[in-house]
Amino acid sequence: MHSFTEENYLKAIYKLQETNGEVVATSALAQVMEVHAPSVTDMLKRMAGKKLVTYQKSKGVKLTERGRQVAVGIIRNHRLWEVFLVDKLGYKWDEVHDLAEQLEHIHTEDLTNKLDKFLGFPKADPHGDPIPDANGVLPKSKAVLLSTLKVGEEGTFTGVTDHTPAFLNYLDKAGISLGNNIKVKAIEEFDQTYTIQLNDEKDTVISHKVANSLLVNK
Amino acid sequence: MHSFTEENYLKAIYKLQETNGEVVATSALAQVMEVHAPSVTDMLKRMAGKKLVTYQKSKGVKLTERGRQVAVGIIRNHRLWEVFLVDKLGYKWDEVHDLAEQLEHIHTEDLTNKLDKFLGFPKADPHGDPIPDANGVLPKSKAVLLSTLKVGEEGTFTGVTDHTPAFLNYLDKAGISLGNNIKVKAIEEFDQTYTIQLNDEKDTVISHKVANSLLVNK
DNA sequence: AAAATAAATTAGATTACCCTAATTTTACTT
DNA sequence: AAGTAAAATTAGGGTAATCTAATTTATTTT
Repeated sequence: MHSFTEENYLKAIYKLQETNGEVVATSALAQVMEVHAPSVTDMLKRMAGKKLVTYQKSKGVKLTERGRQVAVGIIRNHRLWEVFLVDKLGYKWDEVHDLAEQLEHIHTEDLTNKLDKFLGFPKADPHGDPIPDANGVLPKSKAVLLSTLKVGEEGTFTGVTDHTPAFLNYLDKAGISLGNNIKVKAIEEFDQTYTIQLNDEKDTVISHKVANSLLVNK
Repeated sequence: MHSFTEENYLKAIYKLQETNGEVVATSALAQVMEVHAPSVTDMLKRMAGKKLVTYQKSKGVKLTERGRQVAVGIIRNHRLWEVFLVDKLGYKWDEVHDLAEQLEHIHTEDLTNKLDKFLGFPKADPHGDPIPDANGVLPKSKAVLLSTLKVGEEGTFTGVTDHTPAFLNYLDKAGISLGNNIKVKAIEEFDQTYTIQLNDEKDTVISHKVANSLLVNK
């Protein structure tokens, strides 16, 4: 139906809209898509022709409702495939992104729903990112960054904002896993290093950079 | 690594070599690929440049060893995904071809092997077609067409030569499934209609066309 | 508000894959 | 062996997605 490229643009626009506001700039898209600006302008014209986005010369893009539907469908598919790769095939959470990036483009409504059922209707992917339901509804998360907690507060580790293998690997090594209870024991004033307690057991020291990439539910 | 298109050409050439002999004609490929002859000539030149095929102007194509490896790898992947779709997701055997046709192009050695393991190292896909092993070795089948059996002979139904949904559906309706024992009770001389017995139970009458599309192991 | 900087667009090419029409090569008949 | 039919190739184009270089539009600074 849509080309892989189109679908990747839709996904990129969707994500940029989520994080940076309603209107997405050509340059932002170019960076995310790893292409040069004129390629983006070109593509946006084609996609506007297909009513996937509304595009005004030099004014940025927005997804149309149809564009949003497609984007969310792909994100749903991506996250379901990630669950498959980890839960069924035994991949580690830092290895699945690139494969899911390809599998996400193989989607008929039927396949996605059958996969969803097979996986037991998971609510989140292996990184804790929520999986949109069959109607394209993405549950609003009330998770906050660990770095916003004060000493003495605690929460359940439910997601990451940094998805790089390097970071995920670090968490593995540090023994920090999704579902862990994290309690802030101390915050070093000088450099905002956090001392946290995992599952009421051992204390661990993490940098501010790390605390700023962990999502917790209070 | 290789484009979907290239992979589809490789697969088509491989299959044509299997059934029609070592050298494949441009026109045959054009028909299978559903493109016009000049497109094939064009593509073959590019593929020859990449050492996937050996191509001599107006003399047809052959796969190189590398080309054969890639082709068999894709067939392996295709058939494994078909098993996944039927065994795990609950698709019927007449529904999986087109989806597998897309999934087959998502293949890293690692993914394919993990999938293989997850599925329990199946020997054949849902239509009975053998699955090449990780080294690209395809077990030689000794199955024969049911239409070559004489009255009184029998065998196990292990595969089809017609993979169309229409035919597969017909078999479902007629209650003929892979693994069934089929015994030839009678062959009508006039039109070669076969009367067969399934699993030593009920007798069924099938046309010569059908008998000619069923593979059995004597 | 004018000048300077940054962002976006147009212009003109390139590559992979496909097309139609015209031509050449191969194969088949007589 | 010549003539015809069939198969394959060349020639010339088209579209999607990309690029670089040049130009225009928008934003920021003075």
